[in-house]
Amino acid sequence: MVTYLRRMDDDRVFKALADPTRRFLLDLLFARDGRTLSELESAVEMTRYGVMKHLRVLEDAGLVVTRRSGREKFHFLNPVPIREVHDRWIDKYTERQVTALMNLKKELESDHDQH
Amino acid sequence: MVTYLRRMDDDRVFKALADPTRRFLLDLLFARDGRTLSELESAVEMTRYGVMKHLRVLEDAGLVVTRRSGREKFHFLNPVPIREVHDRWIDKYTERQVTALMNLKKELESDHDQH
DNA sequence: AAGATAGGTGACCATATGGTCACATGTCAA
DNA sequence: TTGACATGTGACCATATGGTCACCTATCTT
Repeated sequence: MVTYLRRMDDDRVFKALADPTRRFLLDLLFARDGRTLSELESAVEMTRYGVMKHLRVLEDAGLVVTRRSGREKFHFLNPVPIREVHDRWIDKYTERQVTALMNLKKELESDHDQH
Repeated sequence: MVTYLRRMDDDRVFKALADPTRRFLLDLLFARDGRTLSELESAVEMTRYGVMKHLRVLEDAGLVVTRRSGREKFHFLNPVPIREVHDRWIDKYTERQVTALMNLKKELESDHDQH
């Protein structure tokens, strides 16, 4: 349907990052890796089930990887997807920042048309 | 409620980037600035109203700025919010040991390449 | 003035999303 | 082996989101 959606992985990563709770969970794991679900649950005002769903989304996006040991499941941060999205999507917007901004200011200030 | 949501602007930017159509619109504006709604509409398989809603979201997030001239409205890309999100959020995840991690990932995924 | 063009608004609908609960499985510790 | 602990599943609900439509205003052209 949407032919311009070429990278489903990108979409999963962007959608995973769209929720503030999930970004906060990533922040927690960034501060310290290898936390269990229970530990993460205690850091958020939300039931265990909500946290589970969020962790599932993060895991599907590849942003979090897990390791099971006994009855516990440890969660680790995986920055690779963010890095990849950054490299092939965000970089191009930030690299020409200065030039684009200067052009934009010129556009807004003068009534010069671009055509 | 969510005390860890300190930056509403971040949230708006992330949510704006979460939709593939909106990312495509940004790509269009990245390729060439100053397009009208009608021009953007013709590039997407969607009615004008859907495009309007998406542009509104992008504008609220600060990712797109507009200039009205007569009956036309021109849309310009503003990379500053992406730059800010990148600087204060993505950088910390990517700068750490990403290179080593990516190498490790490649080693794990294709150990036949190694020895 | 009349018609075409560009854009805007509010209602509306289907689906996606965030979150909870009852219940269930597997694991550790005494 | 009993009970507490850690995690998992499916149903369920309220709201957010993506998208369309009828209708509307403003501007340009002839």
